[in-house]
Amino acid sequence: MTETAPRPTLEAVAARAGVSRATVSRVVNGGDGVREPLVERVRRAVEELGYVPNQAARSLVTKRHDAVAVVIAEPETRVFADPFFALQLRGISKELTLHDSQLVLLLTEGRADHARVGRYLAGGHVDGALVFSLHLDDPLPELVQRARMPTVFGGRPGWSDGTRNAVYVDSDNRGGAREAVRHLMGLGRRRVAHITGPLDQTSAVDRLDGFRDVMVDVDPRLIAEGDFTPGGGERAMRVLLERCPDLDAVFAANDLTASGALRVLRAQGRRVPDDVAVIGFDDMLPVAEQTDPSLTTVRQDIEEMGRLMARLLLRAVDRRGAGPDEDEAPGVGDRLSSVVLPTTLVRRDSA
Amino acid sequence: MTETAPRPTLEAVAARAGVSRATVSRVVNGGDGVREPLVERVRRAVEELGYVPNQAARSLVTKRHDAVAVVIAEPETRVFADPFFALQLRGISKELTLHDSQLVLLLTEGRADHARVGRYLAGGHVDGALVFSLHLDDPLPELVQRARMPTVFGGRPGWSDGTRNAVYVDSDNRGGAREAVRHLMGLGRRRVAHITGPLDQTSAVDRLDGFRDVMVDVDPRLIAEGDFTPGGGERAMRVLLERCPDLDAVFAANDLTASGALRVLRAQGRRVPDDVAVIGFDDMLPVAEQTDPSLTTVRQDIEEMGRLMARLLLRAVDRRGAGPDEDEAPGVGDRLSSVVLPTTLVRRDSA
DNA sequence: GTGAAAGCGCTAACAG
DNA sequence: CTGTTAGCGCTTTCAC
Repeated sequence: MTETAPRPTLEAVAARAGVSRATVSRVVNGGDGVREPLVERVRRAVEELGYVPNQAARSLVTKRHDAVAVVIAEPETRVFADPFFALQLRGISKELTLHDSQLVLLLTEGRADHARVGRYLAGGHVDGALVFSLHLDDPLPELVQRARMPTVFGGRPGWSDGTRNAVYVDSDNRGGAREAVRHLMGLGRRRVAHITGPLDQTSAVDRLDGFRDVMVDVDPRLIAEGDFTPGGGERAMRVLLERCPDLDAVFAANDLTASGALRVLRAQGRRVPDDVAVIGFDDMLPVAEQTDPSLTTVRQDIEEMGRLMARLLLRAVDRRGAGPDEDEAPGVGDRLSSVVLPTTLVRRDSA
Repeated sequence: MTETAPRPTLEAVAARAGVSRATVSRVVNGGDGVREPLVERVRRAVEELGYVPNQAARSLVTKRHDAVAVVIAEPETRVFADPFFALQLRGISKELTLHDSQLVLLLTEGRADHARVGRYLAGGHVDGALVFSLHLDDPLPELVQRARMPTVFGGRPGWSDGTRNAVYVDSDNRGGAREAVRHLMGLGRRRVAHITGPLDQTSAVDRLDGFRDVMVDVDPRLIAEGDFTPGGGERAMRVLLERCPDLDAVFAANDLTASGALRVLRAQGRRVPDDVAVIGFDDMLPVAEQTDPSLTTVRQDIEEMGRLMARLLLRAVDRRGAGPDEDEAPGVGDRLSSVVLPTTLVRRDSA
């Protein structure tokens, strides 16, 4: 704990260096167009006084904040402990750091917080927002859009209306799911079950769709709803085993779910992969590598998703600042639209 | 992605409502001392224009930001994925929300980021800082203190000098460790081993000290260094088993470490708790309850730690604003000093 | 090149 | 009660 102290202002530095505020400002912001000796004097004064620009004052005139908000809707309370977010945040954080932008984390625990978040975004603290809206009926996307600032979503948002042309970064959930199921088919499995994620999330729906793409006219009893947690995976696995004792493969909507399923399979004496092959989704190392047997899974580069989100957002922010400047070389990846990253199948022992 | 738009200002609202800016300001900030009909008019104008106060402008004059920074030193790259932080952050977030304060997360990946963080803190974006400084030689604490703002540390900081009278919130690591080891002794175990955490972190050192408090003159071969990860736990367990095949209990510095140790014990055919009793630290539910056998552990209320940190910080911030006001009832817990939370032993099956 | 001056949008005395 | 008036600390024309 340290006591407060009046910070030196531009004015003070100017006085000390014997120049005008304008000159100090120039030096502080790069120092072009100021003669060397003066630059030197100012630099020294800044140093001696320990001057640091007041960002509030600066933002007031520049309208830039060099900060972006990351909004995470967390009605389920478990979101934060999820390594998935941790990884995305790492990616985001790295990219923002690269561009000298700050990450402001906005956690919303429910409706009550929405107002606060709305106020914050509208309050002009940040240049843009990265939004993770998990649930189909989440009011957050609309809210953010109303704040009228550059926004990029993490994962395809549930089209709640105003977000139709939202920019988002997502994995190819559907394609990845297809690949997983095809792999199981290639192993000769025919009774392939699927434990879904919570079906109010697009990622879960997309994976289910991918499963169905391959398993046309699948026996509906081979599909059980999970919730992306190990516990949910256990429950669903028990249900499936009950309903379809003859199943010979399981595609779990994520690795956590798969780990739960594995536990139940083992407990019930089914050998994996001999009796039942299992595939997960995510390739969350601490999970996928530690299961017994190790988990074959669909890998998505989560950290890269985060990085990409940040990159897209910053581009949008810059563009906005620059106005409709058309002299940027329209190279590959220069268009500002959603990105869907490919997935890859990682073979380990479970399938 | 949404286009930018010029936000309405106080001025605009005032014009529309036919009052002065001051009146609008009053209404927006609570509306005391403004007659009802005017309040109504202003409210309507605010509504119609979708006015939201510009925080930069506000902060410029009030010197308040209603935001606090959470600084996490992350040289180890794994920190964020650690549920420990997730939980603390949840606690912090909840408490801040309660006080309408924003959480600004500052992740530092290494020296390179320190400058940026320093600038940010000094830049006057936030009212105070919550700092997690894990390593003994971390320059972060000093840096933050130099920013001269109210600060509360998460965990006892490694006394790097300027932080001697830092305010921090910590668990009673040493006491908890003592209780764990005493419990093992009570079970009749005499060859109790300890897998430490990384010894450049105070929490790890404190737990080791607690272990030593009880195991006076312990055989040094019964102590192996881990790193708070399952992998580290495995490695250390193998070493211990090699060095002291006769050990009959293990106190692991945290649950993750314990889970690794359990795996090795099982793999080497030792029954837990019959042959070797195991105790962890943290009581991280997803870990402690899922191990086989379930883990006896020292529980610390991590989320509460977070909440407490936030509460202490906000109190300091208010105090600063209020100046040395001495009319607050000096009730219990009103003093602004460090807090060490008690731990409790949670008995499950492993010891 | 450098300085003077005019705000950015808001709050906080101070009058009335 | 309400309006007027100063700034908060900084950037940015615009002259010199």
